[in-house]
Amino acid sequence: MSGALRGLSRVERPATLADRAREELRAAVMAGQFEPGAKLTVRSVARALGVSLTPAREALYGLVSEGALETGANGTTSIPVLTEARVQELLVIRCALEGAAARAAAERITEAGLAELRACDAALQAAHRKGAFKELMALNWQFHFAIYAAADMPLLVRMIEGCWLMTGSYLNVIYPEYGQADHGLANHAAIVAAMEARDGDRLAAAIRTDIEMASRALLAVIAGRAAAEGA
Amino acid sequence: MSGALRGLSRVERPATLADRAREELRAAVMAGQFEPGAKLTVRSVARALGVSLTPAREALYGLVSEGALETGANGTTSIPVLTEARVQELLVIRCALEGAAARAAAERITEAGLAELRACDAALQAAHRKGAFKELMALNWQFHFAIYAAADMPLLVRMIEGCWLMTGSYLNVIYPEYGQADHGLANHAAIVAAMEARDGDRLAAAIRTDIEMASRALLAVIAGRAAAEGA
DNA sequence: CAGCATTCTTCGTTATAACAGATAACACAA
DNA sequence: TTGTGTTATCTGTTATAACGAAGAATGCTG
Repeated sequence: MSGALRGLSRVERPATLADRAREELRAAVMAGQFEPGAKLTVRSVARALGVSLTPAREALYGLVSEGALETGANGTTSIPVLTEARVQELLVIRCALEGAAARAAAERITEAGLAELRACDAALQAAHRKGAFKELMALNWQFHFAIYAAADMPLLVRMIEGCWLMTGSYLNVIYPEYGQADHGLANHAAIVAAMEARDGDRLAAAIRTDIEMASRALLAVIAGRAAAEGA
Repeated sequence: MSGALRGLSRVERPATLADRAREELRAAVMAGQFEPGAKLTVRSVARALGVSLTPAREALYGLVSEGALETGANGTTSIPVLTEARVQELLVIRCALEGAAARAAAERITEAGLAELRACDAALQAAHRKGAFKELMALNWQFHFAIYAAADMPLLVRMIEGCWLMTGSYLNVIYPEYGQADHGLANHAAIVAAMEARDGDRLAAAIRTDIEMASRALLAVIAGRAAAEGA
Protein backbone atom coordinates (compact mmCIF):
# COMPACT_ATOMS: atom_id res chain seq x y z
CA MET A 1 0.00 0.00 0.00
CA SER A 2 3.00 2.23 0.06
CA GLY A 3 3.13 2.23 -3.69
CA ALA A 4 1.68 5.73 -3.88
CA LEU A 5 4.51 6.99 -1.71
CA ARG A 6 7.16 6.01 -4.20
CA GLY A 7 9.42 8.81 -5.33
CA LEU A 8 9.26 10.90 -2.21
CA SER A 9 12.65 12.33 -1.42
CA ARG A 10 13.71 12.33 2.17
CA VAL A 11 13.16 15.72 3.77
CA GLU A 12 16.49 17.02 4.91
CA ARG A 13 16.74 17.81 8.56
CA PRO A 14 18.17 21.29 9.07
CA ALA A 15 21.49 21.23 10.87
CA THR A 16 21.49 22.77 14.31
CA LEU A 17 22.89 26.23 14.84
CA ALA A 18 25.69 24.76 16.90
CA ASP A 19 26.70 22.41 14.09
CA ARG A 20 26.67 25.13 11.50
CA ALA A 21 28.60 27.41 13.81
CA ARG A 22 31.25 24.76 14.35
CA GLU A 23 31.53 24.12 10.64
CA GLU A 24 31.86 27.82 9.96
CA LEU A 25 34.53 28.16 12.61
CA ARG A 26 36.39 25.09 11.42
CA ALA A 27 36.47 26.36 7.86
CA ALA A 28 37.77 29.72 9.04
CA VAL A 29 40.49 28.09 11.10
CA MET A 30 41.41 25.77 8.27
CA ALA A 31 41.65 28.65 5.84
CA GLY A 32 44.01 30.44 8.15
CA GLN A 33 41.74 33.40 8.73
CA PHE A 34 42.97 33.81 12.28
CA GLU A 35 46.41 34.77 13.44
CA PRO A 36 48.18 32.16 15.52
CA GLY A 37 47.41 32.92 19.15
CA ALA A 38 44.32 34.97 18.34
CA LYS A 39 41.73 34.97 21.11
CA LEU A 40 38.23 33.81 20.31
CA THR A 41 35.68 34.89 22.88
CA VAL A 42 32.33 33.23 23.13
CA ARG A 43 30.49 36.48 22.73
CA SER A 44 32.44 37.65 19.71
CA VAL A 45 31.80 34.37 17.95
CA ALA A 46 28.13 34.57 18.87
CA ARG A 47 27.91 38.11 17.53
CA ALA A 48 29.79 37.30 14.34
CA LEU A 49 27.53 34.34 13.63
CA GLY A 50 24.33 35.97 14.78
CA VAL A 51 23.49 33.31 17.33
CA SER A 52 23.21 33.25 21.08
CA LEU A 53 25.91 32.20 23.50
CA THR A 54 24.84 28.59 23.75
CA PRO A 55 25.55 27.35 20.21
CA ALA A 56 28.63 29.56 19.93
CA ARG A 57 29.99 28.08 23.11
CA GLU A 58 29.29 24.57 21.95
CA ALA A 59 31.03 25.20 18.63
CA LEU A 60 34.08 26.69 20.30
CA TYR A 61 34.47 23.98 22.88
CA GLY A 62 33.82 21.29 20.35
CA LEU A 63 36.78 22.49 18.36
CA VAL A 64 38.78 22.64 21.58
CA SER A 65 37.97 18.99 22.24
CA GLU A 66 39.06 18.17 18.69
CA GLY A 67 42.36 19.88 19.35
CA ALA A 68 41.80 22.59 16.74
CA LEU A 69 41.63 25.29 19.40
CA GLU A 70 43.22 25.73 22.78
CA THR A 71 41.77 26.89 26.04
CA GLY A 72 43.94 28.97 28.33
CA ALA A 73 44.07 29.04 32.10
CA ASN A 74 41.12 31.37 32.58
CA GLY A 75 38.95 29.61 30.05
CA THR A 76 39.62 31.86 27.09
CA THR A 77 39.97 29.91 23.88
CA SER A 78 42.55 30.81 21.29
CA ILE A 79 44.16 29.64 18.09
CA PRO A 80 47.04 27.34 19.03
CA VAL A 81 50.54 28.70 18.62
CA LEU A 82 52.99 26.14 17.36
CA THR A 83 56.25 25.70 19.18
CA GLU A 84 59.11 23.80 17.64
CA ALA A 85 58.48 20.83 19.92
CA ARG A 86 54.86 20.78 18.88
CA VAL A 87 55.72 20.79 15.20
CA GLN A 88 58.18 17.95 15.73
CA GLU A 89 55.51 16.00 17.56
CA LEU A 90 52.98 16.66 14.83
CA LEU A 91 55.55 15.47 12.31
CA VAL A 92 55.84 12.13 14.07
CA ILE A 93 52.08 11.78 14.49
CA ARG A 94 51.30 12.71 10.92
CA CYS A 95 53.90 10.31 9.55
CA ALA A 96 52.40 7.49 11.59
CA LEU A 97 48.79 8.31 10.79
CA GLU A 98 49.09 9.35 7.17
CA GLY A 99 51.53 6.56 6.47
CA ALA A 100 49.00 4.03 7.70
CA ALA A 101 46.26 5.67 5.67
CA ALA A 102 48.46 5.68 2.59
CA ARG A 103 49.18 1.98 2.86
CA ALA A 104 45.51 1.17 3.21
CA ALA A 105 44.63 3.50 0.36
CA ALA A 106 47.17 1.92 -1.98
CA GLU A 107 45.41 -1.40 -1.53
CA ARG A 108 41.87 -0.18 -1.89
CA ILE A 109 41.83 2.78 -4.25
CA THR A 110 39.52 2.44 -7.21
CA GLU A 111 40.04 3.61 -10.75
CA ALA A 112 37.68 6.51 -10.09
CA GLY A 113 39.71 7.48 -7.06
CA LEU A 114 42.87 7.45 -9.15
CA ALA A 115 41.23 9.68 -11.74
CA GLU A 116 40.19 12.14 -9.06
CA LEU A 117 43.70 12.15 -7.69
CA ARG A 118 45.19 12.88 -11.10
CA ALA A 119 42.70 15.67 -11.66
CA CYS A 120 43.62 17.17 -8.29
CA ASP A 121 47.27 17.02 -9.15
CA ALA A 122 46.70 18.72 -12.50
CA ALA A 123 44.65 21.49 -10.90
CA LEU A 124 47.33 21.87 -8.28
CA GLN A 125 50.06 22.32 -10.85
CA ALA A 126 47.92 24.84 -12.72
CA ALA A 127 47.36 26.81 -9.54
CA HIS A 128 51.07 26.72 -8.84
CA ARG A 129 51.87 28.12 -12.27
CA LYS A 130 49.32 30.86 -11.76
CA GLY A 131 50.74 31.56 -8.33
CA ALA A 132 47.24 31.32 -6.87
CA PHE A 133 48.10 30.88 -3.25
CA LYS A 134 44.81 30.21 -1.54
CA GLU A 135 43.68 27.93 -4.32
CA LEU A 136 46.91 26.00 -4.06
CA MET A 137 46.44 25.39 -0.38
CA ALA A 138 42.86 24.27 -0.82
CA LEU A 139 43.84 21.94 -3.64
CA ASN A 140 46.69 20.54 -1.61
CA TRP A 141 44.18 19.66 1.09
CA GLN A 142 41.91 18.10 -1.50
CA PHE A 143 44.76 16.11 -2.99
CA HIS A 144 45.85 14.56 0.26
CA PHE A 145 42.39 13.80 1.52
CA ALA A 146 41.48 12.21 -1.78
CA ILE A 147 44.18 9.71 -0.90
CA TYR A 148 43.09 9.21 2.67
CA ALA A 149 39.44 8.90 1.72
CA ALA A 150 40.41 5.93 -0.43
CA ALA A 151 41.61 4.15 2.70
CA ASP A 152 37.97 3.92 3.81
CA MET A 153 38.85 4.50 7.45
CA PRO A 154 36.64 7.24 8.84
CA LEU A 155 38.22 7.38 12.29
CA LEU A 156 41.69 7.63 10.84
CA VAL A 157 40.69 10.37 8.41
CA ARG A 158 39.10 12.26 11.25
CA MET A 159 42.29 12.15 13.25
CA ILE A 160 44.37 13.28 10.30
CA GLU A 161 41.97 16.16 9.78
CA GLY A 162 42.55 17.14 13.38
CA CYS A 163 46.28 17.28 12.77
CA TRP A 164 45.87 19.47 9.71
CA LEU A 165 43.54 21.74 11.61
CA MET A 166 46.19 22.42 14.20
CA THR A 167 48.45 23.93 11.60
CA GLY A 168 45.65 25.70 9.75
CA SER A 169 46.37 29.12 11.13
CA TYR A 170 49.86 29.05 9.64
CA LEU A 171 48.74 28.40 6.08
CA ASN A 172 48.68 32.10 5.35
CA VAL A 173 52.18 32.64 6.67
CA ILE A 174 53.82 29.61 5.17
CA TYR A 175 53.55 30.63 1.54
CA PRO A 176 56.93 32.24 0.87
CA GLU A 177 58.66 29.11 2.09
CA TYR A 178 56.30 26.59 0.65
CA GLY A 179 55.15 28.14 -2.60
CA GLN A 180 58.52 28.38 -4.24
CA ALA A 181 59.40 24.82 -3.44
CA ASP A 182 59.14 23.18 -6.82
CA HIS A 183 60.30 19.88 -5.48
CA GLY A 184 57.02 19.84 -3.58
CA LEU A 185 55.20 19.34 -6.83
CA ALA A 186 57.76 16.82 -8.00
CA ASN A 187 57.00 14.91 -4.84
CA HIS A 188 53.30 15.02 -5.60
CA ALA A 189 54.09 13.37 -8.91
CA ALA A 190 55.93 10.67 -6.98
CA ILE A 191 52.85 10.21 -4.83
CA VAL A 192 50.63 9.76 -7.84
CA ALA A 193 53.08 7.32 -9.40
CA ALA A 194 53.31 5.22 -6.24
CA MET A 195 49.54 5.18 -5.99
CA GLU A 196 49.18 4.06 -9.58
CA ALA A 197 51.62 1.27 -8.89
CA ARG A 198 49.66 0.49 -5.72
CA ASP A 199 52.96 0.37 -3.88
CA GLY A 200 52.04 1.10 -0.29
CA ASP A 201 55.57 1.38 1.03
CA ARG A 202 56.70 3.77 -1.68
CA LEU A 203 53.54 5.81 -1.24
CA ALA A 204 54.06 6.06 2.49
CA ALA A 205 57.65 7.13 1.93
CA ALA A 206 56.62 9.81 -0.56
CA ILE A 207 54.01 11.14 1.81
CA ARG A 208 56.53 11.16 4.60
CA THR A 209 58.84 13.40 2.58
CA ASP A 210 55.87 15.64 1.83
CA ILE A 211 55.15 15.95 5.53
CA GLU A 212 58.79 16.55 6.31
CA MET A 213 59.01 19.35 3.77
CA ALA A 214 55.91 21.00 5.15
CA SER A 215 57.28 20.67 8.68
CA ARG A 216 60.56 22.21 7.64
CA ALA A 217 58.72 25.18 6.15
CA LEU A 218 56.66 25.49 9.31
CA LEU A 219 59.74 25.39 11.49
CA ALA A 220 61.35 28.13 9.46
CA VAL A 221 58.24 30.26 9.79
CA ILE A 222 57.91 29.91 13.54
CA ALA A 223 61.64 30.49 13.99
CA GLY A 224 61.26 33.72 12.06
CA ARG A 225 58.25 34.64 14.15
CA ALA A 226 60.13 33.96 17.36
CA ALA A 227 62.97 36.17 16.17
CA ALA A 228 60.54 38.95 15.25
CA GLU A 229 58.91 38.56 18.63
CA GLY A 230 62.21 38.93 20.43
CA ALA A 231 63.22 41.99 18.41
CA MET B 1 59.42 42.79 49.18
CA SER B 2 57.99 39.46 48.26
CA GLY B 3 60.24 37.70 50.74
CA ALA B 4 57.40 37.30 53.21
CA LEU B 5 55.35 35.56 50.55
CA ARG B 6 57.76 32.69 50.20
CA GLY B 7 56.27 29.27 50.68
CA LEU B 8 52.73 30.13 49.70
CA SER B 9 51.19 27.35 47.75
CA ARG B 10 49.24 28.33 44.71
CA VAL B 11 45.54 28.44 45.46
CA GLU B 12 43.89 25.94 43.23
CA ARG B 13 41.30 27.35 40.92
CA PRO B 14 38.20 25.20 41.27
CA ALA B 15 37.51 23.31 38.10
CA THR B 16 34.31 24.27 36.37
CA LEU B 17 31.27 22.08 36.72
CA ALA B 18 31.51 21.22 33.06
CA ASP B 19 35.10 20.04 33.46
CA ARG B 20 34.33 17.94 36.47
CA ALA B 21 31.30 16.50 34.74
CA ARG B 22 33.36 15.55 31.71
CA GLU B 23 36.00 13.96 33.89
CA GLU B 24 33.37 12.02 35.78
CA LEU B 25 31.80 10.84 32.58
CA ARG B 26 35.13 9.94 31.01
CA ALA B 27 36.11 7.87 34.03
CA ALA B 28 32.79 6.07 33.93
CA VAL B 29 33.16 5.31 30.24
CA MET B 30 36.74 4.19 30.67
CA ALA B 31 35.77 1.89 33.51
CA GLY B 32 33.16 0.28 31.33
CA GLN B 33 30.23 1.30 33.50
CA PHE B 34 27.96 1.66 30.50
CA GLU B 35 26.78 -1.01 28.16
CA PRO B 36 27.86 -0.60 24.55
CA GLY B 37 25.13 1.33 22.79
CA ALA B 38 23.67 2.74 26.00
CA LYS B 39 21.93 6.07 25.53
CA LEU B 40 23.08 9.04 27.58
CA THR B 41 20.53 11.83 27.70
CA VAL B 42 21.51 15.33 28.70
CA ARG B 43 18.95 15.46 31.46
CA SER B 44 19.82 12.13 32.97
CA VAL B 45 23.48 13.09 33.12
CA ALA B 46 22.54 16.43 34.61
CA ARG B 47 20.38 14.75 37.24
CA ALA B 48 22.99 12.12 38.04
CA LEU B 49 25.66 14.75 38.52
CA GLY B 50 23.44 17.28 40.23
CA VAL B 51 24.11 20.07 37.77
CA SER B 52 22.00 21.92 35.26
CA LEU B 53 21.69 21.14 31.59
CA THR B 54 24.44 23.48 30.43
CA PRO B 55 27.51 21.81 31.96
CA ALA B 56 26.06 18.34 31.39
CA ARG B 57 25.57 19.14 27.76
CA GLU B 58 29.06 20.50 27.42
CA ALA B 59 30.54 17.41 29.04
CA LEU B 60 28.58 15.07 26.81
CA TYR B 61 29.37 16.87 23.59
CA GLY B 62 32.98 17.33 24.56
CA LEU B 63 33.33 13.57 24.79
CA VAL B 64 31.53 13.26 21.48
CA SER B 65 34.09 15.57 19.89
CA GLU B 66 36.84 13.46 21.40
CA GLY B 67 35.31 10.39 19.83
CA ALA B 68 34.55 8.72 23.15
CA LEU B 69 30.81 9.00 22.57
CA GLU B 70 28.64 8.98 19.50
CA THR B 71 25.75 11.16 18.51
CA GLY B 72 22.91 9.62 16.56
CA ALA B 73 20.79 11.15 13.85
CA ASN B 74 18.37 12.87 16.19
CA GLY B 75 21.05 14.20 18.48
CA THR B 76 20.92 11.52 21.14
CA THR B 77 24.37 10.59 22.39
CA SER B 78 25.28 7.01 23.13
CA ILE B 79 28.18 4.76 23.96
CA PRO B 80 29.73 3.64 20.67
CA VAL B 81 29.11 0.09 19.56
CA LEU B 82 32.10 -1.50 17.93
CA THR B 83 31.67 -3.23 14.61
CA GLU B 84 34.30 -5.54 13.24
CA ALA B 85 35.40 -2.93 10.71
CA ARG B 86 35.79 -0.39 13.46
CA VAL B 87 37.92 -2.69 15.56
CA GLN B 88 40.12 -3.42 12.56
CA GLU B 89 40.50 0.28 11.96
CA LEU B 90 41.32 0.93 15.59
CA LEU B 91 43.90 -1.82 15.37
CA VAL B 92 45.68 -0.06 12.54
CA ILE B 93 45.46 3.33 14.21
CA ARG B 94 46.65 2.08 17.56
CA CYS B 95 49.59 0.25 16.01
CA ALA B 96 50.64 3.41 14.21
CA LEU B 97 50.18 5.70 17.17
CA GLU B 98 51.38 3.50 19.98
CA GLY B 99 54.25 2.23 17.87
CA ALA B 100 55.45 5.79 17.35
CA ALA B 101 55.04 6.55 21.03
CA ALA B 102 56.94 3.41 21.95
CA ARG B 103 59.88 4.30 19.75
CA ALA B 104 60.09 7.76 21.24
CA ALA B 105 59.72 6.38 24.75
CA ALA B 106 62.51 3.86 24.25
CA GLU B 107 64.87 6.72 23.50
CA ARG B 108 63.84 9.03 26.29
CA ILE B 109 62.72 6.94 29.23
CA THR B 110 64.53 7.68 32.48
CA GLU B 111 65.61 5.27 35.17
CA ALA B 112 62.68 6.45 37.29
CA GLY B 113 60.32 5.73 34.45
CA LEU B 114 61.73 2.24 34.10
CA ALA B 115 61.26 1.65 37.81
CA GLU B 116 57.65 2.76 37.60
CA LEU B 117 57.11 0.46 34.66
CA ARG B 118 58.54 -2.52 36.51
CA ALA B 119 56.38 -1.72 39.53
CA CYS B 120 53.31 -1.58 37.30
CA ASP B 121 54.19 -4.91 35.78
CA ALA B 122 54.65 -6.51 39.18
CA ALA B 123 51.33 -5.17 40.42
CA LEU B 124 49.72 -6.37 37.24
CA GLN B 125 51.00 -9.89 37.69
CA ALA B 126 49.84 -9.88 41.30
CA ALA B 127 46.39 -8.75 40.25
CA HIS B 128 46.34 -11.49 37.62
CA ARG B 129 47.19 -14.14 40.19
CA LYS B 130 44.45 -12.82 42.47
CA GLY B 131 42.03 -12.76 39.57
CA ALA B 132 41.16 -9.17 40.41
CA PHE B 133 39.54 -8.16 37.19
CA LYS B 134 38.89 -4.45 37.57
CA GLU B 135 42.25 -3.90 39.17
CA LEU B 136 43.92 -5.72 36.31
CA MET B 137 42.30 -3.52 33.72
CA ALA B 138 43.21 -0.35 35.57
CA LEU B 139 46.79 -1.51 35.98
CA ASN B 140 47.00 -2.45 32.34
CA TRP B 141 46.01 1.11 31.49
CA GLN B 142 48.60 2.42 33.91
CA PHE B 143 51.26 0.18 32.47
CA HIS B 144 50.77 1.25 28.89
CA PHE B 145 50.45 4.93 29.66
CA ALA B 146 53.56 4.83 31.80
CA ILE B 147 55.31 3.91 28.57
CA TYR B 148 53.62 6.55 26.47
CA ALA B 149 54.17 9.25 29.07
CA ALA B 150 57.88 8.61 28.74
CA ALA B 151 57.65 9.63 25.09
CA ASP B 152 56.96 13.19 26.28
CA MET B 153 54.48 13.84 23.47
CA PRO B 154 51.27 15.24 24.95
CA LEU B 155 49.33 15.39 21.70
CA LEU B 156 50.19 11.82 20.86
CA VAL B 157 49.25 10.57 24.31
CA ARG B 158 45.96 12.43 24.04
CA MET B 159 45.17 10.69 20.78
CA ILE B 160 46.04 7.30 22.18
CA GLU B 161 43.80 7.98 25.15
CA GLY B 162 41.02 8.70 22.72
CA CYS B 163 41.50 5.31 21.09
CA TRP B 164 41.41 3.52 24.42
CA LEU B 165 38.30 5.43 25.39
CA MET B 166 36.46 4.10 22.36
CA THR B 167 36.88 0.54 23.57
CA GLY B 168 36.26 1.40 27.22
CA SER B 169 32.72 0.12 27.34
CA TYR B 170 33.89 -3.35 26.36
CA LEU B 171 36.34 -3.74 29.22
CA ASN B 172 33.71 -5.38 31.37
CA VAL B 173 32.78 -7.87 28.71
CA ILE B 174 36.22 -8.78 27.52
CA TYR B 175 37.41 -10.50 30.65
CA PRO B 176 36.72 -14.16 29.92
CA GLU B 177 38.70 -13.87 26.71
CA TYR B 178 41.42 -11.65 27.99
CA GLY B 179 41.92 -12.68 31.58
CA GLN B 180 42.89 -16.25 30.94
CA ALA B 181 45.42 -15.32 28.32
CA ASP B 182 48.66 -15.95 30.15
CA HIS B 183 50.70 -15.09 27.11
CA GLY B 184 49.43 -11.56 27.59
CA LEU B 185 51.54 -11.26 30.68
CA ALA B 186 54.46 -12.94 28.97
CA ASN B 187 54.18 -10.26 26.34
CA HIS B 188 54.27 -7.59 29.01
CA ALA B 189 57.54 -9.05 30.16
CA ALA B 190 58.81 -8.74 26.60
CA ILE B 191 57.74 -5.10 26.62
CA VAL B 192 59.65 -4.42 29.82
CA ALA B 193 62.72 -6.22 28.47
CA ALA B 194 62.66 -4.25 25.21
CA MET B 195 62.28 -1.03 27.13
CA GLU B 196 65.20 -1.90 29.39
CA ALA B 197 67.29 -2.57 26.31
CA ARG B 198 66.01 0.73 24.85
CA ASP B 199 65.29 -1.16 21.66
CA GLY B 200 62.58 0.90 19.96
CA ASP B 201 61.86 -1.54 17.16
CA ARG B 202 61.52 -4.52 19.47
CA LEU B 203 59.36 -2.48 21.83
CA ALA B 204 57.07 -1.38 19.01
CA ALA B 205 56.78 -4.97 17.84
CA ALA B 206 55.92 -6.20 21.34
CA ILE B 207 53.29 -3.52 21.74
CA ARG B 208 51.90 -4.39 18.36
CA THR B 209 51.35 -7.98 19.43
CA ASP B 210 49.73 -6.71 22.62
CA ILE B 211 47.33 -4.61 20.57
CA GLU B 212 46.66 -7.49 18.22
CA MET B 213 45.81 -9.81 21.10
CA ALA B 214 43.44 -7.28 22.60
CA SER B 215 41.81 -6.75 19.21
CA ARG B 216 41.38 -10.47 18.75
CA ALA B 217 39.66 -10.71 22.10
CA LEU B 218 37.46 -7.77 21.21
CA LEU B 219 36.52 -9.31 17.88
CA ALA B 220 35.55 -12.55 19.60
CA VAL B 221 33.38 -10.65 22.04
CA ILE B 222 31.52 -8.62 19.46
CA ALA B 223 31.07 -11.69 17.28
CA GLY B 224 29.48 -13.42 20.28
CA ARG B 225 27.31 -10.39 20.92
CA ALA B 226 26.18 -10.27 17.31
CA ALA B 227 25.25 -13.96 17.51
CA ALA B 228 23.33 -13.38 20.73
CA GLU B 229 21.59 -10.43 19.12
CA GLY B 230 20.50 -12.53 16.17
CA ALA B 231 19.21 -15.31 18.42
C1' DC C 1 55.64 61.32 35.66
C1' DA C 2 55.20 56.79 38.20
C1' DG C 3 52.50 53.95 41.17
C1' DC C 4 48.28 52.59 43.04
C1' DA C 5 43.31 52.30 43.82
C1' DT C 6 38.83 52.47 41.78
C1' DT C 7 35.35 51.99 38.38
C1' DC C 8 33.59 50.10 34.31
C1' DT C 9 33.51 46.88 30.87
C1' DT C 10 34.07 42.33 29.20
C1' DC C 11 34.18 37.52 29.73
C1' DG C 12 33.26 32.73 31.21
C1' DT C 13 29.95 30.03 33.74
C1' DT C 14 25.63 28.34 35.13
C1' DA C 15 20.75 27.97 35.70
C1' DT C 16 16.33 28.41 33.77
C1' DA C 17 12.50 28.93 30.59
C1' DA C 18 10.42 27.99 26.39
C1' DC C 19 9.92 25.60 21.98
C1' DA C 20 9.97 21.80 18.64
C1' DG C 21 10.75 17.22 17.41
C1' DA C 22 10.78 12.36 18.91
C1' DT C 23 9.26 8.50 21.57
C1' DA C 24 6.11 5.81 24.24
C1' DA C 25 1.77 4.70 26.08
C1' DC C 26 -2.87 4.25 25.32
C1' DA C 27 -7.31 3.90 23.54
C1' DC C 28 -10.17 2.72 19.74
C1' DA C 29 -11.68 0.70 15.35
C1' DA C 30 -11.37 -3.09 11.81
C1' DT D 1 -5.26 -9.20 17.52
C1' DT D 2 -3.40 -5.81 14.56
C1' DG D 3 -3.18 -1.34 12.89
C1' DT D 4 -4.03 3.63 13.65
C1' DG D 5 -4.72 8.03 15.59
C1' DT D 6 -4.09 10.65 19.89
C1' DT D 7 -2.08 12.22 23.86
C1' DA D 8 1.45 12.68 27.22
C1' DT D 9 6.11 12.59 28.33
C1' DC D 10 10.77 12.99 27.15
C1' DT D 11 14.73 15.03 24.78
C1' DG D 12 17.54 18.20 22.24
C1' DT D 13 17.99 23.09 21.12
C1' DT D 14 18.29 27.85 21.87
C1' DA D 15 17.90 32.27 24.05
C1' DT D 16 18.26 34.88 28.10
C1' DA D 17 19.40 36.49 32.74
C1' DA D 18 22.40 36.72 36.45
C1' DC D 19 26.73 36.05 39.03
C1' DG D 20 31.67 36.27 39.77
C1' DA D 21 36.17 36.88 38.04
C1' DA D 22 39.41 39.15 35.02
C1' DG D 23 41.09 43.16 32.40
C1' DA D 24 41.10 47.74 30.88
C1' DA D 25 40.47 52.41 31.58
C1' DT D 26 40.38 56.17 34.52
C1' DG D 27 41.51 59.06 38.08
C1' DC D 28 44.04 60.14 42.24
C1' DT D 29 48.20 60.59 45.01
C1' DG D 30 53.04 60.74 45.72
